[in-house]
Amino acid sequence: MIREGIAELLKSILGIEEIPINVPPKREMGDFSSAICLALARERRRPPMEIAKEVIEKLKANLPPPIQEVTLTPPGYINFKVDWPYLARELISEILERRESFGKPSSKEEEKVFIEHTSVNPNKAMHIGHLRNSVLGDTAARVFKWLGFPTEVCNYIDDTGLQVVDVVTAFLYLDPPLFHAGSADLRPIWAKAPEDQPLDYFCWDLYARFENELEKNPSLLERREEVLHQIEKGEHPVAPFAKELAKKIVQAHLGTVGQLNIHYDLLNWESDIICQGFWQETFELLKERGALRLETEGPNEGCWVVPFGGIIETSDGVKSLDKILVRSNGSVTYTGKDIAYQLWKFGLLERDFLYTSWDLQANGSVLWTTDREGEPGDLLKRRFGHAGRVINVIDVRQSYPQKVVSECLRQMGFEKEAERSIHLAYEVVNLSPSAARILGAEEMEEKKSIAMSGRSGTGVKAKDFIEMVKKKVVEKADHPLEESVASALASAAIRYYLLKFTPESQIVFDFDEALKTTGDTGVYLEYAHARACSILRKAGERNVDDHWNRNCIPSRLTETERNLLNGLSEFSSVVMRTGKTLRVSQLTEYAFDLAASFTSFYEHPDPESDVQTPFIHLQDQNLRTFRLSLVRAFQIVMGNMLRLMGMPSLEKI
RNA sequence: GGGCGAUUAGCUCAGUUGGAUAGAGCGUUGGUCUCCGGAACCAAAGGCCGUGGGUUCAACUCCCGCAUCGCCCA
Repeated sequence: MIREGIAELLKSILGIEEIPINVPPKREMGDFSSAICLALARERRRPPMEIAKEVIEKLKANLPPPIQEVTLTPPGYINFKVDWPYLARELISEILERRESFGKPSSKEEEKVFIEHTSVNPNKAMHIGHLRNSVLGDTAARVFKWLGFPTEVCNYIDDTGLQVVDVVTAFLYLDPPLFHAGSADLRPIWAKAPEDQPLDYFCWDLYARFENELEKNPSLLERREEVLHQIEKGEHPVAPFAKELAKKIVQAHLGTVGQLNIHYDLLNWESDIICQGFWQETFELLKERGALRLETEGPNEGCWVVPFGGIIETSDGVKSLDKILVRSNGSVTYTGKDIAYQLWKFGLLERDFLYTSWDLQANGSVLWTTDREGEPGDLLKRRFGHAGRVINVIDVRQSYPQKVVSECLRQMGFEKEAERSIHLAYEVVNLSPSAARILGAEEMEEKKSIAMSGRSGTGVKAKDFIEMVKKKVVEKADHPLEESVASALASAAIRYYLLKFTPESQIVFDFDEALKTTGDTGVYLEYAHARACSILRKAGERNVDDHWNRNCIPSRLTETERNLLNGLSEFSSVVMRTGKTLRVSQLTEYAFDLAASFTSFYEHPDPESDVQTPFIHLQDQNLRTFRLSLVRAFQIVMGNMLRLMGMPSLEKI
């Protein structure tokens, strides 16, 4: 807000695009500064001091309100002093007036943003790595909505993948009673899942056991092959069983992420992509646009490929860098299907899914799902896809395939769409050696981190983690907590923990670290917010007059007041920056700073003085009103911040 | 072998895209509380920003080499 104002000012004077604004090392120098004249010296072939002097003259001629003074320090820094009382008056007025929409751009964006996240194989319980994906995607979606973009969030369900096939095979053939071909009654099969255990948990173990068994028992491999074909061909009763199982697991996943306040607009089923013939249309389109080539010789003979690097000679022989979309046996690769799906997201396919409603979610919105027996979108007055920008939240191991997808779009002539295909890549969550030990993983030799593995069943299940954090929060409280409060705190703590890392940072999960409730955590934010609410509540109870008026501002503000105001003023630009960079850690960083500024203001409103008077006890009515208004302003902005990060905002803990 | 990413305080991590004296949290040491919520606050100690070059008035930030770790593609 202030920074942008200064930057704009300098832009108009100097006629440059980007102007970075900094904070001087000493307060006496000013509140903000710019080194732009130093950067300009070479280009304009003039000493920086000279340029700066000129700029300052122009600035002084017409100094805009929040700026009180501009000064110059060698070798060419321009320093700005803020008129804090003025800023306080304007900023607090605006916050109190706009409340929930303070800092939100008033203009609406046209471009539809389509975000895919979560996309967990529907064959077992989610673990903390999946949670990172969901929290990242959900937060990004919240940021785009806030910025005024029409936003659609989908969760892709790979119900025909090998992982589902494995669990289905395990259900049918791992333990007695075994499934008999020709039998239509699957009740004995379903009965293998115990009543007293969640199905996704049961499948977690079942899957691990199956993978283990598969290595020793080749007959299971044949069984799996059978099941795979039955599912692909939609044969009764195995195919419907697989679908039913996947649906139940998806429901469990939705319950899990629901605990962290995560919701979607649409579930996209892989089986529906196949059934609607997206690939056939894509295949034709690729050929038509000349992006695809049928190889008649070389290592890829008989395959349809997208030409990338051509043929290379390596020490292992002749290799091809081209990407195969259709193998010589006619089967389509994952990348092929991904391209079709990406084209659909942009509305570049003629074909569409059929849809039906899945459920009403806790946030009040309807969750839709693709469904081969559903209805076309226009009948439902819904238009899914047709995005202007597509963000795929997928871990970093998929970077190459994701790049191939956007490159293929480019080669098909969809330049703009290729440009607007964004892979939001994040590093995986691994386990610290001590965490792995707690989970009973076999002793790993001297590794810094251990990958979670569905195959071996080592990993921290999301729901377990949520429960652990809840328990920890209750334990650490100095008074009994209501269930809903404990859940809210746990949710905030977990989201914060997963958001505060930069995406390229690998999270090495450690129980001690992840279960922290002090310092740089989501709990700290909730506590600061609740404290602000509590102060305001108490002021109300004791009939303290804190009615805002523009004349209550003191002529000089204390350091902690200024810091808090400065923090409040940065809110909107932080969100905007996050929308541009997709680095959600900027949100947590800002939120923590803001909460710390508030706490510091609360503890030491008069840092120069030996005594600190509680706001509601202040005799000076203007000062009391000012400080309580500042508390309210903080409470509003922090509330907005929490909502943006998908955290509940508690009024009382 | 090729590509991508990482390397910052004892530990876990930020660092607003090149600016003045590199910041948090945890841990350690010492301090603060009769009062609005102590899961708090204040202070101290703790750094060759992996390493070697280069570009620049100015490099944690940009370029090149190397080392280590992780991941993709073969």
